[in-house]
Amino acid sequence: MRPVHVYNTLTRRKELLRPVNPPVVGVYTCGPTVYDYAHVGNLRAYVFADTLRRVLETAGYQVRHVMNITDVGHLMSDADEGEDKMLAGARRERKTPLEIADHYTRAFFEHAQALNIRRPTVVCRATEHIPAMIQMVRTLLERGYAYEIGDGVYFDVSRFAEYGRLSGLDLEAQEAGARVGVNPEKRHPADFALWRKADPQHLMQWDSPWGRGYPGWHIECSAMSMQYLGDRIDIHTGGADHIPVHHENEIAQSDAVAGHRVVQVWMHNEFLLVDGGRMGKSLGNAYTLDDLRQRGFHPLAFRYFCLNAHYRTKLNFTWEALEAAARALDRLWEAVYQLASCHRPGGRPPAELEEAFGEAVRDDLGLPRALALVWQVVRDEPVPAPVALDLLSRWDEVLGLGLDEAAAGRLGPVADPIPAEVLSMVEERRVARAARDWERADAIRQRLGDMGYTVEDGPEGPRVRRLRAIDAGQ
RNA sequence: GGCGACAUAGCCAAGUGGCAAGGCAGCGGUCUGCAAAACCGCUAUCCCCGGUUCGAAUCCGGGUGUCGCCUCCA
Repeated sequence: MRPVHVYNTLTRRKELLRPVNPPVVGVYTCGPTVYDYAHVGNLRAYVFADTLRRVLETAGYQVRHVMNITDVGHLMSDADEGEDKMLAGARRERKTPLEIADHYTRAFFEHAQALNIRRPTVVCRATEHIPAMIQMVRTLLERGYAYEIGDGVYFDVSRFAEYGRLSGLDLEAQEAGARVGVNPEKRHPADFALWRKADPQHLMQWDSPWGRGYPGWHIECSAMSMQYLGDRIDIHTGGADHIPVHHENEIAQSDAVAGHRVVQVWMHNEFLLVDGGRMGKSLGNAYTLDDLRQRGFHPLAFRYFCLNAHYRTKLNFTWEALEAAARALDRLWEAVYQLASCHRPGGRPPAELEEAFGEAVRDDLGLPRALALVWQVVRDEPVPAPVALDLLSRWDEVLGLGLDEAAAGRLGPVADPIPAEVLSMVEERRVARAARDWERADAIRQRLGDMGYTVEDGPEGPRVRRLRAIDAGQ
């Protein structure tokens, strides 16, 4: 196992990863709330978690990756207010919550797969772990960390001294400036729901010692992460927005039950901005993978786009930037394909190159630096083709950019089927060129260009290809 | 108002004390009927003002600007 350093939000420092049970590394990733399609901001978070897993695996670790599917309890506001998102989704589409959850869960994994995101070792649904959550709430009550009031059971943040450490919040200061809590029975505005009592019409409810109801959103992650990874978890990942509320609450619940720190390292990816500003469903710029596909982008172009920036910096999504990523990836695929068709004798890859790649990715996931090395191998470095191909193939275990597929001609410019109409135009143009009818040949090329295709006249005749990577599945 | 970030070329961005990665776009060249692709080459007073240092994009102070979270949302 090679040493891996990661940035820990809790200590605000880069740390050497020391798993509790090497070579196993337990990683818990906050998964989607399946009430709608994931947008590109969500997807960045999962690409990040996936690259973390891949880096750990190539470093020699055995990763036990657990991801939750939230299908109940996540209210419209993180402050325990509003409607349950699942119910809102169900009402919107006039379906049952279960149908909604199934549909969007399937869509989520389809999109994840298209992005070459490896499926977690364990995928767990909140609604299938209600008893574990109830047990946890019961323990918290028994130990005096929680109290019951009219509409549910709440965690008492005043009982947990470390509350606020992850986000650097000062509870006292918070209280002074806090807006008035909606629920006057709560002892402290930051107290959060562990269990909520439901009225009889509520669609999702379960029996509990506190009457019929449903779990608070945060408890599912504490219950499931500890069920599958034990009470000492190596890494927990999520988006930066979860630091102040969700993860703070998770720490409070889990640590209170375990009696010690449960999660060793907290890793958070920064937000994706759109056109330099916030992305939001209400702003109409919360694009989904299908939106990208409809604009002609291959899903892996988005993965490349994410890899090109460090996960802890804000990434500005613009169509122009995605276009740049798509072109770069397409050229990479083409270059790999060309390398694969060379049969010059090989050799050993320069050790420095290989070492540089490993060091980059094991240093808090330095994927942008790793990508720069990829281009060095492809372009500048005088590495023999078979060596370069071998190197890129192994590096792609981390990158996940489909380079083996590209080498085999199943991705990239050569892979996409060319419409018969286009092929016949190319043939028509070939004849025109043979007759030295340049005017006609150029006119045809112009029309092909308008259709999204380009023709290259090489020694072996014309070659036609589409202008950029598109999703062949569309 | 509270908290937290960031400011590097036209665009997306690496780089946390020692001559400024990479990609996209652009320009020049080789090649081409002309192109394209490919290859070669070119393109940055690192927001401003002070300070620390032999040396700062990198550290410290001040300023300006932008953004995020606190409400949808990873």
